[in-house]
Amino acid sequence: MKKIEIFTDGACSGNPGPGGYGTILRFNNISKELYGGDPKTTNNRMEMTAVIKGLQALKEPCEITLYSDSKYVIDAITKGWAVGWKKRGWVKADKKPALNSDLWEIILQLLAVHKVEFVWVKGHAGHTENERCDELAVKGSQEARSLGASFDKVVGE
Amino acid sequence: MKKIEIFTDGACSGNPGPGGYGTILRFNNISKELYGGDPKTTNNRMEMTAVIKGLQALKEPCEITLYSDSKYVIDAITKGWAVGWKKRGWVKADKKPALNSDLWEIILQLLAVHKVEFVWVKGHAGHTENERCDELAVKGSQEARSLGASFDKVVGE
RNA sequence: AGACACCUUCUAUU
DNA sequence: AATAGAAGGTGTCT
Repeated sequence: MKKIEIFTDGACSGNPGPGGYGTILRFNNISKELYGGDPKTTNNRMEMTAVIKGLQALKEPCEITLYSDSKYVIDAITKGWAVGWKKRGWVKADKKPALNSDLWEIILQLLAVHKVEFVWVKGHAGHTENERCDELAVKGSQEARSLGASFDKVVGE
Repeated sequence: MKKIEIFTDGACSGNPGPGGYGTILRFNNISKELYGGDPKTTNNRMEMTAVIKGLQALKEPCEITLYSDSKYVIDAITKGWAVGWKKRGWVKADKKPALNSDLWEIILQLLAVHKVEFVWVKGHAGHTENERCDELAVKGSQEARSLGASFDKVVGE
């Protein structure tokens, strides 16, 4: 399996409000940048979307190290929260609904095909790729606001 | 009888721990705000205290609509739990002791002089007065913690 | 088993 | 200052 690095970040002005995601894929020193946005979303949905878009960009099963600054995303996977929510019908331990189940379903499905190690990185702490993802996410959120519609883009090589 | 609206809320950091209550009385478009705290209490005792302080502020029998977000308080009155506990010597249906009987005694006594309709409001749902009461309760709990002693305050008009 | 409330911690987004 | 999300817990009752 090919070894890939994926870096992700989300942004959302207003929260809820117009939001964007930024994703960098790296394979053999070549990078591909993805970004996009949604005119009405939340910070956490954009963090999740950044992960989804990165994994969906792969055309075959890969071995991935994925970096995110979202404890929500990282803990939900590495601590087994998401699997537990799905098992219990998207209900949390306190019996209240676990949110964003639509996106978690997609992520869990993608994790069944790829081998992914999730790594948490502290936000705004000088991590080069995380800060580039943040720029992309902000750009996505700005375009979503001006467009008033969802969109996706690919840049770089 | 004068028609009064009373809004109440309680807070308690730690639970048990330092707690506060907040109460708003409204009569003819004039409002009075009460708050206070206790360095060692529970959330439910503060919810009850908010009710007691509001009713005790009245100098004559009134017709009151009282709003609380505590099902414990609302159900104990509207479903007759408190009357039942008192009748059975402060014993619950499961034979265990009913708690906070000291405060329930005071409330039942106040209900004998005033005509009160209890209304439950959902907490943290944009209810203006409930959120103001929450602010007052938090202030009371903070002052109780720093003072290390119980106190009561009256503000507004 | 259910309900409401009250918290403690954590991260991100503003 | 606030929102979006999660874990763990107590206070109380039916």
